[in-house]
Amino acid sequence: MNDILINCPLFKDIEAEEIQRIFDKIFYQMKEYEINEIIAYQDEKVEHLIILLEGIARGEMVDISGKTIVIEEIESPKPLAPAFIFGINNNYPVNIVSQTNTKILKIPKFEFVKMMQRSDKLLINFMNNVSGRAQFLSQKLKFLSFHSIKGKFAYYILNLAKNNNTNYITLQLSQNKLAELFGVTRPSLARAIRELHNDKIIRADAKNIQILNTYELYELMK
Amino acid sequence: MNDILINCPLFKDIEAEEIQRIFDKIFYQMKEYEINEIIAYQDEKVEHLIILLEGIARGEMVDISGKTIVIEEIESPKPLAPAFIFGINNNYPVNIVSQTNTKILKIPKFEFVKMMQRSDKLLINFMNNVSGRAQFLSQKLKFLSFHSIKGKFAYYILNLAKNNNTNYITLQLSQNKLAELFGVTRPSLARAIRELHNDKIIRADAKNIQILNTYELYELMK
DNA sequence: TCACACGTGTAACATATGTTACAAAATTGA
DNA sequence: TCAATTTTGTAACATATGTTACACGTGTGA
Repeated sequence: MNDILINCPLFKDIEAEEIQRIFDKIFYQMKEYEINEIIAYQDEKVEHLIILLEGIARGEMVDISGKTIVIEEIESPKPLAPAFIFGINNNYPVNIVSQTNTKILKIPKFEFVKMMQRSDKLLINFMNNVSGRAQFLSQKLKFLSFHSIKGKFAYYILNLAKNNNTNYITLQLSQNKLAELFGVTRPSLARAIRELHNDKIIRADAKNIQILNTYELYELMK
Repeated sequence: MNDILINCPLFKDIEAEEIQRIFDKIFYQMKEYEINEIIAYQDEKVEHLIILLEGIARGEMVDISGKTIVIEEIESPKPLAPAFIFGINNNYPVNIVSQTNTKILKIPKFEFVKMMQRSDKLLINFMNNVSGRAQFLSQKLKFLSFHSIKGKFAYYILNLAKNNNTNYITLQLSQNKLAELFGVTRPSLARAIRELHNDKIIRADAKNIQILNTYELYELMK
């Protein structure tokens, strides 16, 4: 088990013996699931930290008619819904279903608290995980609040320019990733960039962008 | 100071003597600010937990042109940007500026980790805070990320129906308010409702809505 | 070396939403 | 009760974005 946990983000930079110590006298369970079994139910209270040790699971929403919508895939080794263990509304946001044969580790919440108090690395790893999630969502929300693709792109490159203190930017993400971050399609993003280029607001050549008209970019963000 | 902290969400349900114990041999600073002083700088790395003890602060974004946009107000006693202490991108997301005379408590990150390891209540309170933030954002994002007006409206009335356990709903908000909530224009919302009515997915008469086809409403939410 | 995946550029067309405008119905206040 | 105001219904048109498809270059692994 420890060999697997070492690769889990919650136990990052924690050695095997240290993991051993953290788990000492902690009550936990191991469970195995066949394919397509439900590991956790949507809206059920989260009472445990569940770590997916082996296999792949998926989160899916269920509607009244019984139809399901797959939300995301979760690969091992990873904790399931870590941002929903604590907080006001600590219920599973989705059904979690095994997509292959899977093996999980189930630790009661209060035991997990104990574990975090034993290991500052575990504590910090968990914090990083949940905080990272909040930060990711926060950023994504900001992007969604700009109405137009050009507005989102303007915001994005203006931030890069500001951070690097230059008008010459090299995009680090692919158009695909960027489009995903913005919540738009890739061709639409490409078109927006092209139009900004044609309007001489930026000069765009593949991933290299030069900002020509900062004022117009700000206007687009409104 | 303890009298103030008792009302801070991070120290909820922790008694004064317990707070005393948690702070024992912890290094921290108190600082005071006049009105309109910057307490923390946007994009600066978060190295401390800062708790606003007295006064009111505001978060504001600054763009290159020097224009500022107020994002939120923060009242005492509350931690500043708790979701940005840990995580990948732990920089202040905004400038934090005193809006009145303020007094703050500044605890280095590593000391705060120590404190959480001393007190499971503090640990859980902090977790609840950050997780609650993630959950709130997640909820908000779900709402904003419905691509279509029909999707947002479907989500809205399905929630109402679920809460009241009926298929007959009376909208409490005017179309104007609702359109504003969705971030769309009023005629567009009216059109969406009309089309749902024409497609016999709902029966809409002014503010009175009857859900006819739950399945289709769920489809619209994709 | 070659097939293949991947990222990018672009085009034609479909669709959703915004914009503007006006009329009818409902509500409000005197 | 009646005028004024708000709310709702609707239409024509403009625009932004999505959808689908294909071409081109680049790197990569067999």
